[in-house]
Amino acid sequence: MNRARQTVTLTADLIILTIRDGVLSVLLVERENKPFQGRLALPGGFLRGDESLEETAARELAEETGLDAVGLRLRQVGVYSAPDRDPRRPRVVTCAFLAIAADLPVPVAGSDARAARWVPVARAADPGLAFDHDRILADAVDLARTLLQFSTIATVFCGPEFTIGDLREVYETVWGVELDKPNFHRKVTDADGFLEPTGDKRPSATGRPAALYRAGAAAELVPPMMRPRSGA
Amino acid sequence: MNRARQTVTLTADLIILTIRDGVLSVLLVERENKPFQGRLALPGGFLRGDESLEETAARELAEETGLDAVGLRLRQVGVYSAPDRDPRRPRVVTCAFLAIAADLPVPVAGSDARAARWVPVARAADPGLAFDHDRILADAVDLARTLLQFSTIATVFCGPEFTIGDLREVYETVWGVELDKPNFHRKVTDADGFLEPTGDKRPSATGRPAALYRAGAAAELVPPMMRPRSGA
DNA sequence: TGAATAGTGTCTATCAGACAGTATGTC
DNA sequence: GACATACTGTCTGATAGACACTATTCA
Repeated sequence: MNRARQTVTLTADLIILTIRDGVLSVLLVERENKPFQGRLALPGGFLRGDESLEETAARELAEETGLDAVGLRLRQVGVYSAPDRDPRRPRVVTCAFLAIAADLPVPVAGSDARAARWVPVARAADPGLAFDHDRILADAVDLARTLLQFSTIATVFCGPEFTIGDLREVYETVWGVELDKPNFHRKVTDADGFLEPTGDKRPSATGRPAALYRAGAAAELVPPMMRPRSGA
Repeated sequence: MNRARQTVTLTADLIILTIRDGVLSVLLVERENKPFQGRLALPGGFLRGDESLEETAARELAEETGLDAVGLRLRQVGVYSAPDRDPRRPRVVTCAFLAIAADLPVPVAGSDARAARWVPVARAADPGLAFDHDRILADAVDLARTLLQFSTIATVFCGPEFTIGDLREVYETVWGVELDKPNFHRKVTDADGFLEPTGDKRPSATGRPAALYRAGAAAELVPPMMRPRSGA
């Protein structure tokens, strides 16, 4: 009955974002099984008996990318529970988690042999993803954009060592704007605990070599990196 | 088996915040049934067959407070899925929703006859709430504090008409700080679409009468109302 | 009149953004 | 040297915060 309490199955879906060739990209898998067989979808998996959803997400992340989620920042995007979002019975409700990764060599063939690939976010909704994953992806990207403002998570897009130019490209790519180089430089070097100089430099093909940095200890970014107001 | 996919039951729990007598308070119910029988808990209920969790939350809100959730802003706080958070089987996973309300006459005896009451947030964790509701409440209050900065939701704590002093007290109460009256006044009257003057005034016992305002059309607060940085 | 609250004006430190100018590398 | 990129300095306009001051009511 509709008024009866319902049992459901739970999944954790992952939005794994990275920047490849200057383009914000998301890891998608091709579905092997019905429903939406053959369609692209966010990687994810079912909750197991002894897990929290966070643990499910971390396990899936490891399987898909080989990344250890320990120390990696997984964030809840939200729960998606519309009754018709998944045709299966019992109902499938999902909790979406955002993960941000440095450019990985290639989707690692995890224990799961599914065909995983990076797809530019701008093109992900083109034929349309399975289930309500278009909406979930959009929400996750929104969240990522907001996190760049108030947290130091942008460094995770970079490798262990990076230049301020690298970091600026992360902001420009995710936000889709151009930022003033000198002001950006001052802003991030002034922010407390954001960056830690390594002392080394990275030579560039042409021009002055850039100083290298590591991610600092701070998780919160104060003062925040203000995102240029689009529109009026 | 632990590795098997798990079916669970889902609940939507509500954190209904209001300000009563200048104190941030939350609506709690006394549990009638096991587990945690007799303990205070957040109101909530089970997902039904034809509902999304948002609809479950709206239904529970109406039952508990008589408030129509239409037009009221319900926001997901997060999902709580630790395997041991609820001793019942099948496992109970909950999604928490934040609701903000103007000072209500009294917990309305809804269709549900449970003993509901307002409890100051500062005292809610005193004997400790049922399940992991202490943690959920803390997360929800955090979210509310953040929302005050970037959204116009503070007006919802007030009635349909309010003075700028009323609004300032909302911020001071939720944030637990004192704000500069003249600066606050200028800030909120300058913000676009935050307040709409009614033209009326409310006489005060002593002193100049204050102009009355309605909530404006804007949902986002630009520029944001910066929260004074505590600590260094 | 004084007391109390509402609201305005003004000054200052800080910060974002624009952009000129300097430093350090390759060719 | 030219050129390209990294980085620094400086100015300007906007904003936050402090606080002096004016306005409007009641007793």
